[in-house]
Amino acid sequence: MNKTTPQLIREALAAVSGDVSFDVLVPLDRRLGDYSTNVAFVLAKKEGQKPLDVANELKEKLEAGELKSICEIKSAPNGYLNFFLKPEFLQKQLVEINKDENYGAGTEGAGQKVIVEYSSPNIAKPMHIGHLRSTIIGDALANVYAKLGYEVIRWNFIGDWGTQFGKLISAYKKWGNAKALAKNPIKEMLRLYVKFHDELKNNPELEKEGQAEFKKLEEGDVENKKIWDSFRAESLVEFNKVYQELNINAAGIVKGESDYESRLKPLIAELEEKGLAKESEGALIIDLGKYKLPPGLLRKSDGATLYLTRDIASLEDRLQNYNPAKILYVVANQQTLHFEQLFAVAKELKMDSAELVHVKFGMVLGEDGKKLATREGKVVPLQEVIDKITAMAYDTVKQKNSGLSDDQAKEVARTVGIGALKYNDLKQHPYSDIAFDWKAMLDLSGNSGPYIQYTYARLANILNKAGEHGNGDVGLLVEPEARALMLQLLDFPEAISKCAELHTLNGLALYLYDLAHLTNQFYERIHVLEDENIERRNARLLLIETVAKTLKQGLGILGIVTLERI
RNA sequence: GCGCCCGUAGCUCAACGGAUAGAGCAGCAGCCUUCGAAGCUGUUGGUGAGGGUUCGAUUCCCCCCGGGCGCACCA
Repeated sequence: MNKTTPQLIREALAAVSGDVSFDVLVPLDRRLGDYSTNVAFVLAKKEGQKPLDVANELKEKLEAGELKSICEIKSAPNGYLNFFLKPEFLQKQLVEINKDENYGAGTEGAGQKVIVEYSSPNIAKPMHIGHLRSTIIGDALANVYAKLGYEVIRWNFIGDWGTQFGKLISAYKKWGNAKALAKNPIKEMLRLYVKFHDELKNNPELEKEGQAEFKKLEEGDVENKKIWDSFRAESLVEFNKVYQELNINAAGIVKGESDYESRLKPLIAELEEKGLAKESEGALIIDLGKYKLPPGLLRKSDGATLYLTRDIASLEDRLQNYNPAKILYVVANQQTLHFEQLFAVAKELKMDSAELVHVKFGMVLGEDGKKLATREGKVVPLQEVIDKITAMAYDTVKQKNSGLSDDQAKEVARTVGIGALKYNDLKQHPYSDIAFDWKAMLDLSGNSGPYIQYTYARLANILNKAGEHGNGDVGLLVEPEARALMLQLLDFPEAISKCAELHTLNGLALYLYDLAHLTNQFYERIHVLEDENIERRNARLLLIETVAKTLKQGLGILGIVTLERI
């Protein structure tokens, strides 16, 4: 597929309307036309003419061109131009789409690199629910960019450095148990983390001890380094387990903040030399007043470095060694200021070869609308979330589909549960906080991941029963339900590129839901297998096959797996 | 106090500055002798308040109210 249908229409419009610097071309409104535009209205206003006159004028010009063979054009009194695609065109497109094994792929990213930073867990604590959104959104976003032809570098920036590790080391020295650590590292680390914060309430001195231990670690203390090494190694093993369960693409660059440790001193020296960094209240800061931001902290008064410093070093590494056109930081809302500061510093340092974007998202809330993320002494480990959703899905699967063996049911439950979890997140606009409504997520009906997976399974079932089939006679695809499906298929590429443009996934999620819904409407009324007209039956199979492939592709981009039987 | 984000149906969420603000859930009323009822159909119901810009505002600007997050040694 070279050009999408909306593109064809846009270009034809641009050719006849002259100035199309306004971006009002071809919004969709299926109630009134397959595609429609208000270009005539805008032009009329500019030139002081009547919208309908301009619309008719445009219509005539368009009808002289190639668009005429694709669609009927109608003008509305208010100046809207509506386009109705011809059945033959839709049918031809269907055949094309079916042949295209990589339908929806774009070329806009060709030759460009993009770094997508996501997940970025912290080894001092188990991966918790707060990392879930970054992981899910980032993974899907990376998929989107890959689909558009970008060379995608997935970047997991492990939080493995900072005062908190001093605290953990301090806790380990006081209350640690080497055996427990060897046996269940995450559990032991969590115990120490919680214990430390409990004790901290009664003994504020611990704060300083933790800072001191980190300082020692930073200065290369052998014992501390050894403890830290084992914490880090064990954590990474655990993270990978979670990625595997969540079906997250974890291949890519895994670097910790600690990897930039050696770079920090020279970096700070350079900043001081350039006169950008200065002492203030014993700490080293960079003034960002001209960006209307509070100063960024580069070094604490005790000499230890900070997150911002390490992120600057990492940015430098990314720009110099990977040369990306774009870097996306998929990190929670709370860190907005941090990234504003980081991006400002990048400007100051002329580190501007890549477009830097903070892809932010809201918190995960519980059913009560309250924060569900890490709290003092109380964390919701991600593993617990996965286990719970999987268990719930298992009950449902057993109840809905008794034909599955226990092993099959477990596998289905895992796929459906994770799918529900991911879809629940991705269907929403990332900025808002999302509510973790367990029941709604697994209701398996309505706008949910399982709904789409179920739709796919239904189609797969038909296709499996039908076996081999040719294209049939696509001219026989004349029902409104078939037409609606063919039309929806045309919009898949745009749904994907929109995601990249906006750095959100909810558009694609909604697109897939719509496609699934249209599919179910088709399924409800048109019975494919029993059709005695073989040409028509085969054409319908072609349609179903194309829809199934598109559903699978789309869900795949969202990181959701499809199954032939669920 | 300052900065950023968010207020849309009973609930959870959509909506490039455009036509009659859309879905799902819940509620109500229907559809299984036909490819999987985890489905389909119908129905009730809404832009926090007030100004402004515009032919047109959920969207942009101002102000107020309500909620969240952040604001120097955490990440």
